[in-house]
Amino acid sequence: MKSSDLKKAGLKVTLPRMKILKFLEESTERHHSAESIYKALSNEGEEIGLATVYRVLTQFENKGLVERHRFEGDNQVSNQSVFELNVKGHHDHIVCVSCHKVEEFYDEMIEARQKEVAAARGYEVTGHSLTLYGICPACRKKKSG
Amino acid sequence: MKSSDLKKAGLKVTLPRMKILKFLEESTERHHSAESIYKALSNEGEEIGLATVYRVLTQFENKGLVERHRFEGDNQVSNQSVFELNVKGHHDHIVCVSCHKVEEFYDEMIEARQKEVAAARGYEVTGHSLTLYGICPACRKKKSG
DNA sequence: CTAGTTGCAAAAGATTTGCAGACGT
DNA sequence: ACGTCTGCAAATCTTTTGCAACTAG
Repeated sequence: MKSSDLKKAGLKVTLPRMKILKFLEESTERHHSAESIYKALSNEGEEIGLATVYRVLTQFENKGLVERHRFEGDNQVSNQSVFELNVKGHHDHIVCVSCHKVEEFYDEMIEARQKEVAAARGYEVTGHSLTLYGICPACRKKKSG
Repeated sequence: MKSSDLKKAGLKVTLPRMKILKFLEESTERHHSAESIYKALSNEGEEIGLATVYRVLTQFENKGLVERHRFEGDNQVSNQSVFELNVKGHHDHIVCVSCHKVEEFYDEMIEARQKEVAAARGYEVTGHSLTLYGICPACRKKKSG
């Protein structure tokens, strides 16, 4: 992602915005809460306020640069939103309820079927969110082992 | 729903719990926020605190009597959880981004495909949440009319 | 220059919790 | 009577906002 992307989105190219974008791109994890981004940047010595992180992420979301998700825990609701860079096309998520790892997937059949379901009820679809919750292979091994 | 259901769930049959259950059953709308339940009961002259409504709903959720959902608005995240009585079997939701009406649906093909997707990645599924967002027939008419 | 941005602190909104009194069994 | 539950107020957590200072173009 380059500074031109920010300009294109109608946002000034500022240090905090660049740092946040850079972090989202270079992190191995694709999903981060505002707070985890804030802390990570703080640890790198960046002086970026938490409020700015929220503001920037919200702006990015509105410009379509990032997506916001509200995942749930096992039965417990996690209160923090998580954000991911919107580089790939649309996809859904599988969240491990044990280690909270997030995987992505895309399934043409499910996508198509969703459209049919909505159309059958006369809805004009604007979006959808599908999240599977389960125990990932690694955690299953841990439990049984 | 009868008081025996509360007992069965290991909860004392108290006035607030009964009132809240009764409200959820008798309302034409199936989805309510804690606050809307609180206000509705207040209007009926019930002296039930908001904290109690939250506590009771959380207990009900843990006992499987109700389900909690976190829907999003158009692009905006709605901060309030909504609760619904868990009488029917599993189902997913279509939310109108314009009038916020909630419809339910169940699609065997989507359900099956989700299991396959998870299985293919070695996950043991514990749950899932699928919500479609769109504009309902009534709102579409309003816009075009 | 000047409109858009930032940091801080304070505010706001949703939900939870401590505690003393009230209630169900 | 006893343990559970409730109401209130205060606390907590996440996110937003006001405002004065700063900065990119």
